[in-house]
Amino acid sequence: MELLFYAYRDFTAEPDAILAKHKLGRAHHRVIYFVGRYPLISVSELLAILRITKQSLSRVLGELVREGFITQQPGQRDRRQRLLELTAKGAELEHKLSESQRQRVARAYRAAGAAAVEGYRKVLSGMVDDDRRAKLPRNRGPRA
Amino acid sequence: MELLFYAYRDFTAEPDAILAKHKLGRAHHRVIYFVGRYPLISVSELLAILRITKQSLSRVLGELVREGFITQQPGQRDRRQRLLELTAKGAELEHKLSESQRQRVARAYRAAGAAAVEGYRKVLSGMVDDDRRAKLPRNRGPRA
DNA sequence: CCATATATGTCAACATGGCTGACATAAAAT
DNA sequence: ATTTTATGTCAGCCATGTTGACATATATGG
Repeated sequence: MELLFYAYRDFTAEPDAILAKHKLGRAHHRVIYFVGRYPLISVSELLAILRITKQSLSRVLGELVREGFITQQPGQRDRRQRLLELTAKGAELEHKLSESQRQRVARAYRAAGAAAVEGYRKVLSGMVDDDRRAKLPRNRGPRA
Repeated sequence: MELLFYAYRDFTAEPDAILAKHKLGRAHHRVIYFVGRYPLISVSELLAILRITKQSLSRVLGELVREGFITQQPGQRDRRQRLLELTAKGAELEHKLSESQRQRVARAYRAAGAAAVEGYRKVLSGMVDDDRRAKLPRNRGPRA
């Protein structure tokens, strides 16, 4: 439990510093991250992932759209949807933000070894609620 | 990264619900947790762990002291210090809060196996900043 | 002993990012 | 044609972070 707190705390610290330069917060990071991870994601799916209210999301998402980090487009099958995608500018920021985290993860992975990483993933998955765990993308192998 | 977000999100969800009944928030939980973990911890050490300002801590800590969850006592060697300890009431709340988390961790541990847990700890430790990692307590073995 | 540094507390103002509740619109589904 | 769904928006509230300034008691070093 303690470990998880420290890891999360330190994991978010560097991106927070970068975000501050753009006058953005951690909430923006989460949106940028998941839109980058799941291009053309719908607003409701994003809400389900973040587990916040649409009013909370709206503020943050609105800013990102206005500042040109994210674009919205109507869904093809369902035109009520406003599917979200990163712009080039958004992708660039996403990359910068992820960079420090990737390095941190990579360092931890190298120090711990492949077997440890396997276990790490297993345990973390086990802590996620069942409904979300079912939707987890399969491990795509070492990315560091 | 995604996994870590979900795990942390779901890890904090249940305690949050319990805390709400006591009109407390996640910030209170963190204080209660670390005071329980390190009895007679000093305010400055707690600040170093949480990485928040003393003004932020003061509000939360003050409430916990006023509500009788935590007591303060002057340090013996250094009487400027106000060493923190859980009261019986505080310990009881701490236990309740940790209960759901312990179960979640235990479930994940069982599902993943001992070897996976070992790896999990290794990787998480590797993500923690060096200065704090040096102070991590040694793994005390299965507690679930 | 005195000067300075440290541990802690406190007041005030402000920002971020959650929340609830109410209401609106367009498109899909029945 | 009606109802449901996906989304947006306004308004106000709360929790928890921030900075800056200042106060007090005790420890520490010349």
